[in-house]
Amino acid sequence: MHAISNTANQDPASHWTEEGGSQAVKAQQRLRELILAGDLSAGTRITELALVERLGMSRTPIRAALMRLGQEGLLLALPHGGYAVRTFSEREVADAIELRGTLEGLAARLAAERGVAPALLSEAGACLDQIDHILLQGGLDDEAFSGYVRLNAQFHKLLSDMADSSVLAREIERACSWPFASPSGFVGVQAHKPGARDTLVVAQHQHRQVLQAIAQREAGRAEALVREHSRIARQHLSLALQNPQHAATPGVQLIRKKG
Amino acid sequence: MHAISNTANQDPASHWTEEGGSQAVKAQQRLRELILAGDLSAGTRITELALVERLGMSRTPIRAALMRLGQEGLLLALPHGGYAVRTFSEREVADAIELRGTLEGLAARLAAERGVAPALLSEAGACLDQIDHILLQGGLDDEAFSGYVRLNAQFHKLLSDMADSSVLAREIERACSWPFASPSGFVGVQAHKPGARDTLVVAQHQHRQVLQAIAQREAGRAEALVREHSRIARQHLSLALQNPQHAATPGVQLIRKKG
DNA sequence: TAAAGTTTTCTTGTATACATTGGCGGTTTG
DNA sequence: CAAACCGCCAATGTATACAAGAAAACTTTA
Repeated sequence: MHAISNTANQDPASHWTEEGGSQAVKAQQRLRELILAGDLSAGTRITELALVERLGMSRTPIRAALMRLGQEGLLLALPHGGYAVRTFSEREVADAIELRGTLEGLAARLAAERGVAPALLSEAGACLDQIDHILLQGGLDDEAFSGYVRLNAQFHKLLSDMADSSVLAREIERACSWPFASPSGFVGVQAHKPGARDTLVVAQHQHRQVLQAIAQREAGRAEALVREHSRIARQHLSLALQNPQHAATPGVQLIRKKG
Repeated sequence: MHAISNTANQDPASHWTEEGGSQAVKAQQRLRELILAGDLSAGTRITELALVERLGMSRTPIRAALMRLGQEGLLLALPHGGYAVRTFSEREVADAIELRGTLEGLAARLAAERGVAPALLSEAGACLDQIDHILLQGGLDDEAFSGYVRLNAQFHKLLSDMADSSVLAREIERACSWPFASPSGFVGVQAHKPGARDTLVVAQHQHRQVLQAIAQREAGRAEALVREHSRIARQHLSLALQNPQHAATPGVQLIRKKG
C-alpha cells in the first residue's frame, strides 16, 4: 500500500493512530470502538473501574475519554455522575442527518458567496473524477465500495474546507461524530442490493452540481443542493432500519425503533 | 492529617456559592468569568498550577474545566498540551453568528413543519407581549433594557424548544456558548444610543413574524425570517467593533481587529 | 409480611505523588 | 563569536490514595 500523495490527510485523528498517542487518546478510541461494536450494553451504567481492567490503564485517562465522549453525545451523562451508553430514536438520527445537511449547506453557501481558491476547486474536481472512475465499473465489489466511501468522505471534507471557516468546520466535524450521521454513514447498507450503483450515481450527480454551483458563485443553489443531497443519508437510514441485518454500519444497534 | 492549608473560601464575592455545585463546575464558572473579564491575558499559556493557587482547588477539577472550555471553543488547545485563552477574528465571530442563525432557522423550519403544541405557542406569544410592554415605554432605562435581554433570550429558548429536537437544541445551546454569538450578545452595545429602541422594535417585529409563520406552518418563511433576524446581531457586532468603549459585553476584548 | 431504617459497599469526586516530555539557558567547542 | 550540545526545569500526563455520597441490601420492627 503506497502512500497516497494527493490527499493531505490532516484530520486530527490521523497522527494519533500512527503513533500510539497518549493514553487518554487511546482510551477514547478504544472506548468508541467498544460502544460502536456493541460490546457495552446500552443503557447500563459504565463504571470507570470496569474500564480500568478492560483497557489496562488508570482512571485518569479513562475519565478524560468518558468526558469527551459524553460531550460528543455518544455517552449519556447520568444525573448523579457517571455515564451510560446512549441510544438514539429514529427521529434523533434523522435530526442529526438534517443538522449535518444544514451545516454543510451553510458551508456550500459561504463557499459560493466568498469564492474558493482555484486549487481547492480543482482538488474537489479531481476527487469527483476518481469517484466517476469507480462508478464506471459496472459491478461494485467491496474494494470499489470502500473506495467510494473514502472519496465521498474526502469530498465532503473539501466542501467543509471551501467555506474557509474554522468555526463551521468544527461544527461539521462534530455533527459527523455520530457515525450514522456522517456523509458515508449508511452507505454500506445497500452495498449488495440491486440498485446500489444507481444511488451512488445520483449522489455523484449531486456532487457535480454542488461543485458547479459553488464555482459559479450560485450560493442559494449550492445550499439547496447540499441539503437535498443529505436526504440520501435519510433514505439509507430508512433502509437500514428495515433491514438491520444488512446494515454493517457500526452503531446501528444503538438506534431504537420507537421512542 | 495532610497539611491542607487554605481550603477556606477565599472569595469575597461568592454570590454563586448559593448553589455550591461540584468543584469542577465551580472551576468552569469562575474560569469562564476570568476569561470573559479579561483577567487572563489572551494568547499566553494557562498553567494549571497558577489556577490552583488562584481558584484554591486541586488540579483535577481544574483540568476538567480546562478540557470543557477547550471543547467549548473559549480556550485553544496548544499543540503539545496545555491551553491558552483564544482570540477571535471578526470573521470568526460573524461566522458564529451566522451559524447560530442557521441553526435557529432550522429549528423554526422544523417547528413549522412538525407543528407546535398550542401551549408552547401561547407561551411564546406571552413572552412577546411582555417585550411589547417594555417597548411601549418611550425611554429605555437600564432596567427595561435588561428586561428585554432576559425576555429575548427566553423567546429564543422557546424557539429552540418548538423544534422538539434534543440534538438541535444541544447544538443551538453550544452555538450560544460564545457570549458574542448568543441572541442577546451585543444588544447592550447601543443601549445609550439614540436609535436604540428602534432596533429593538424591528427585532420584535421579526419575532412576531417568526411566531406567526410557525403557527401558520409556513416553514420556509419561518426559516428565512429567523436567518434574517440573526443579521441584527451582526449589525451589533459592527457597532461594537467601531465603538469598543461602549461595548459593555463581556469578552469583547477577545475579538482582534485583524486576522 | 411489608415497610422503614440502618449499614455496607460500590462508585465517583478530589487531592496529590510520580513520570515524562518539551523548552530554555548555560556551557563548551570549533 | 557563533553554534551546537548537554543538562536542568517546568508543565502536563498518569497513577493512585482518600473522601464523600448514593444505591442496594439486610435487618428489625410493627
